[in-house]
Amino acid sequence: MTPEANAREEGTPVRELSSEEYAALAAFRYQLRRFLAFSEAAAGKAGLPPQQHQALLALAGHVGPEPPSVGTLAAQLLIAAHTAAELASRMVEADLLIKTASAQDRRRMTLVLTPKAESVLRRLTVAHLEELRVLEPALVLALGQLNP
Amino acid sequence: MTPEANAREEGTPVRELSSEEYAALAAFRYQLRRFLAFSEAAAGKAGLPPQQHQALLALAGHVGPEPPSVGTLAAQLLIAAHTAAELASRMVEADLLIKTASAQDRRRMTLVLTPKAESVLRRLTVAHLEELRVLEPALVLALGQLNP
DNA sequence: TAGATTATATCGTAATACGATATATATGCA
DNA sequence: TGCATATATATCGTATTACGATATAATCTA
Repeated sequence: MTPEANAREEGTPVRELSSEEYAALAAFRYQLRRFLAFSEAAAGKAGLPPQQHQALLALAGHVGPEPPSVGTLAAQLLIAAHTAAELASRMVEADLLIKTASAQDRRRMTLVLTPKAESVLRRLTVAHLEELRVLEPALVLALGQLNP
Repeated sequence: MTPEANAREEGTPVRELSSEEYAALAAFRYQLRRFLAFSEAAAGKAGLPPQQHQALLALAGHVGPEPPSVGTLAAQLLIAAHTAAELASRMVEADLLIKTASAQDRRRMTLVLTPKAESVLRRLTVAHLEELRVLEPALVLALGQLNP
C-alpha cells in the first residue's frame, strides 16, 4: 500500500474547505512557530540546542515518586528511547546532567540536573513565561478561530 | 562574548521558580508536542515530510493581493530565504508545486499547488481541524496554568 | 547607467532523529 | 531454581534538512 493510500482510503469524499479555514489553521501554525522560534533562539543564546533545553524542562517539571530516567525523557519528549539515551549522553558530556544507575533497578539511569543546568534553565524559564504572557492572546485567538 | 553571557548578564539575579512553574511550562510544551507529533505522523502517512505539509498549508492559507512566492514561504515558515528555495525545489520535484517566474518581477517565483497537493492538503487539514477540536481544551488549560 | 538592493539558487557542512541491533538487568512461570 | 521473555539503555550507520557562504539575475535608485 502506498503511503498516500494510507491517509484515508482513496476515493473517500473529503469535504471542501474554504480558504478561510486554511487561513485560520495556517495562522495558528504561524503563532506556534513564532513561539517555537523564540524558544529556540533563547536556548541558542543560552548555549543550548533546543532539544537539550526541552530535556531540562521536562526533567525539572517532572512530577512523581520516581526520579526521572532516560525512559521518562523519551516519554515526555515523544522520542524513541534510544534517541533519549543519545540526548542524555550529549547532555552529560555538556555538564548538564548527572546520570546514575538507579539502586532499585540497575537498568534504569536516573537523571539529575547539574548546577549549571539549573541556572541556565531558570533564566530560560523566566524568559519563556514572560514571552508567553505576550504571545498567549494571539495563540488563544488563533485557536478560537479554528472551529467556529 | 560567550553565548551564555548573552542570555542575560552574568550575575543578574533571576527569581527562583517553584517546581509548579516548571511543571506548568513543561506541561504546556508537552501538549504542544502532542499536537506536533500528531501533525507529523499525519503528514508522514500522507507521504509528506512535515515541513512540506507546513509549506502547503502556508501557501493555501496565504491571503493578500500578490500570489505567494518563495519569499512568502520563508516569511511564513520563519526560515531563511535560501532554505525556502530549497524546500520549494524539493516540492516541485515531488509534484506538489508549480513554480513560475512572476510577470511583474521576474526575480520572484510564484508558487501554486498542484492538484495532488490540493487533495493531500485538504485531507490533512480536515484531520487537523478534527484533532484540534479534541486537543484544544488541554492546550488552553495548560496555557492558563502558566501565569496564574 | 553604475552601484546598491532584493529574490532566488547552489553547495558543502553539521546536527540529530531514526532503524537495526546489542547488552544488561529484571520478571514470570514451569 | 532456572530459563524464556520483557524492559531499559546504548551504539552505530544513515538520511534528512536547515544553515552559512556564496553566486546570479533582476530591479531600483541616485
